[in-house]
Amino acid sequence: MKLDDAAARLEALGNPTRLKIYRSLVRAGAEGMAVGRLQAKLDIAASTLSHHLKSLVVVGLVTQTRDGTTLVCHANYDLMRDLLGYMVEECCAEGSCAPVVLPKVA
Amino acid sequence: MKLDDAAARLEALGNPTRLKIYRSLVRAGAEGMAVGRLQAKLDIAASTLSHHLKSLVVVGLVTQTRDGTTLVCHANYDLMRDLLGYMVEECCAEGSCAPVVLPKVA
DNA sequence: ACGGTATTTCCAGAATTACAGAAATAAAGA
DNA sequence: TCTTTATTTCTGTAATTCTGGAAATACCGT
Repeated sequence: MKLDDAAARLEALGNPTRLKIYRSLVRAGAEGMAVGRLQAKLDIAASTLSHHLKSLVVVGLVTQTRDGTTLVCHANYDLMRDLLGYMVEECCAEGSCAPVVLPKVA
Repeated sequence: MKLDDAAARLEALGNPTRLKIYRSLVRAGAEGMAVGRLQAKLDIAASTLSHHLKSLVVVGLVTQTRDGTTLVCHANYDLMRDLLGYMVEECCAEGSCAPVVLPKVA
């Protein structure tokens, strides 16, 4: 992962509302969560939610699948793992801190 | 770590210039790096660097120690570890992804 | 105290972001 | 096709961020 991509993803997560959105999606697991449910759960304007979701989708942290009229959002675990891996690599680039083990995807 | 704190820290890292600054400091290891050397290395205006550094210091990711007229900056490894730990916890809150091992500080 | 180096603060302009109401679009069912 | 539900796009406003030049401050050596 390139530095600029990592920065863009960190920035996307670096907003309380978006971090809450992302957290909700992570906790929703593989089945994901519909935009409408997210809106009800987080109690923010639909347009605001849509913008934030777009930010997360653009950087790849969230994917969406349509199920009829509802759009289901999913956290992209693999990309999150990559991002954490990047941070760890940066952090440990010169043995400056203890090694961190990120598991392979099962 | 609270969600708002995590978001603030992610936001601080979520800018290419600041991520470069942070990476440089991480790679500088325990001895850190002076503001002036950072400026020469990254080739940005002193005032701009100072602003970005302040953002990193405010959220705790960077600490500074004075050595005469020069200010030496250090990456706060412990806090970074905590931040990564927070992300991992969020990510794995409901067993939604494989466990990630973050080492204890030696 | 003075001079020099290191760094920050002040200031301002350009660009971006956050937010939400209103209108537009997408999809499904009657 | 018409209606309803779900979601996005459009639009505008207020606030924030990024940037760097100029001036101010901090510290050291003499």
